[in-house]
Amino acid sequence: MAYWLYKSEPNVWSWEQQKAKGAVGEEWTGVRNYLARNNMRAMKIGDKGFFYHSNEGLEIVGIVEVCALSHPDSSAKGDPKWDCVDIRAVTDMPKPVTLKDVKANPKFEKMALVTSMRLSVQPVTDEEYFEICRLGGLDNPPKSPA
DNA sequence: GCCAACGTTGGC
DNA sequence: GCCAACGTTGGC
Repeated sequence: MAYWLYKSEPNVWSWEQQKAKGAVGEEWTGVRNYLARNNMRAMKIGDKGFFYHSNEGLEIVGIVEVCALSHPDSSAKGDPKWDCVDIRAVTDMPKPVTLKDVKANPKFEKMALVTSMRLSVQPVTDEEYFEICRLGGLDNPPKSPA
């Protein structure tokens, strides 16, 4: 099982826009960082992840899942270095979990959101995933495939 | 708008 | 292959 976290600036691509794409989902284009790309290459269909608003909001606002495996990033103009997955919205976070909440909780001190602040696609551990879902008011969090 | 963190680039 | 310069990200 693997869980992830995707950062997006809401004035560029917001959770509302992501939800509007429905089950079709959308390519997570524009990642130009090797670590983040490698994370996407490691993803499997159905892997769940958090959708985080950076710059404005600074909170985890929903849960998405991978609906297409890593493929060439269509925004990379044929540059084979850059790949991305497609993701679709699964559910809102009933109570968005803020960066402040995460930083204030010792359970999350090792979380990439705290330690690797600038990484735009991050791994999330099972423990972190379920704890954040709990704080966010999600009683039955969707799980990644085993 | 500022600035710290950090990844990338390029000269040597 | 090292490392300084530079650009970008993102919290504040």
